[in-house]
Amino acid sequence: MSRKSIPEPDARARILAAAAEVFASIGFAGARVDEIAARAGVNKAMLYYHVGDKDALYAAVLTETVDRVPPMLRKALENAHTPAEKLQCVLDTLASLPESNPQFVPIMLREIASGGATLPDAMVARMAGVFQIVAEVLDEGVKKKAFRRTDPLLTHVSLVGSMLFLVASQPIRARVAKLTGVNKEHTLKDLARHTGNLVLYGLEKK
Amino acid sequence: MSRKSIPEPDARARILAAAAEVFASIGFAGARVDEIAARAGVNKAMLYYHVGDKDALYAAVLTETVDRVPPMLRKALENAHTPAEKLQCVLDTLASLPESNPQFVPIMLREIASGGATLPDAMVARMAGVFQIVAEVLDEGVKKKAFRRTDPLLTHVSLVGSMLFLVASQPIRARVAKLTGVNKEHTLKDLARHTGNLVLYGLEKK
DNA sequence: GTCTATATACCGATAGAC
DNA sequence: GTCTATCGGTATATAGAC
Repeated sequence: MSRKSIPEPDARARILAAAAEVFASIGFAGARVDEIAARAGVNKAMLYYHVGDKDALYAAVLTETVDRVPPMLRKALENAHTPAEKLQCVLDTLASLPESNPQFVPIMLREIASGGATLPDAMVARMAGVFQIVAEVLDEGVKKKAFRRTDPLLTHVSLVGSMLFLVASQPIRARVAKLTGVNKEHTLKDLARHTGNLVLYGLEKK
Repeated sequence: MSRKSIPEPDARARILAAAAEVFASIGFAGARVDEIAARAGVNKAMLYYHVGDKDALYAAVLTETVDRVPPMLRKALENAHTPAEKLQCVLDTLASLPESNPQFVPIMLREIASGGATLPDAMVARMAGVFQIVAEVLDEGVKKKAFRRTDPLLTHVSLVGSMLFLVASQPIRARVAKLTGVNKEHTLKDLARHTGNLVLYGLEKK
């Protein structure tokens, strides 16, 4: 009951998808509206007609990108039971983001890099929603005496930062590995498992 | 014996400093050469005369930024002895970067976000230099039976990613904290100590 | 709803006088 | 070495025909 006629596999959705790609690969300032329209297969004027100006376009992409995460986390956590499993589950879900939502990682990294200077409060609240889920996992672990008590916000940022960095650094890591001779391939699951082992058990040898 | 006359507290240095600021705050694409020149207090034409075009300017900033890190790490590590101390020392040094080199963190985050697409091999080699130092610390820890053996490159990226994320997310973290009621201030040292505890001893309660 | 054509502004880079 | 003036290209955004 929304769009009256004209099938068109939703022009707006195609525009947002194309915009996410371009914003992810070159950032807001570098993105050109012309290219986004071209990639979406729509006329530039139609882009402005459907979504609005470049700022509105970016805001829409950001909202859609962030909002997709909490449901994924909730869904994945249904199948995890012990605190350690739940923690690993959070990491696995973060590691899987590039598959379902390839733009999430670069967009978030850039947003963090800019200190969220242009981030409206509503968007910060959406990010806080992700934190709440992780905080619940950590808190439950502490209550069940499985985890030490740590600052939940700092630990959350450590986990997310570690995962996003591992995922995004893949191309550079491959080049560093080639230079230092220590070449090794890693799947996204490997990255999540590495982080899980590191953060759960620590480097210290017992 | 380089510049013959004209005192000028080195125009080139002032230009690079201003460029680092601007690139850090809005990224390469968003940076305007006019603003960099204005901030450096030099005429735009002089900027081109001294440094070259925008690409050369960015390359110079990147080189200077990355090259400053390994000597800092080496120097700091002189006063650390046990593997655990050395690890903490690396984290403390990373955490101190915003004080000595405020542009390092945002510039690196943006570079990682773009997958180092435009990064020349020489720059990747410089980054690998930082990795080498951390790898030595980890390897020595394993040899002295203080650390478990982990993939050194992944662990290095986890450490750096965690620290850079914690540092860069400070403004957003403050807003999230305000929203969720759990407000707490953290110094840069706190962030390094948090990461050290997390990565050395793990979340698991013993 | 769709598209062409264009207004308007900005930005990187240089020519050329001093 | 320094600065003004400006060129040429490109970007966002919209007007207006269909």
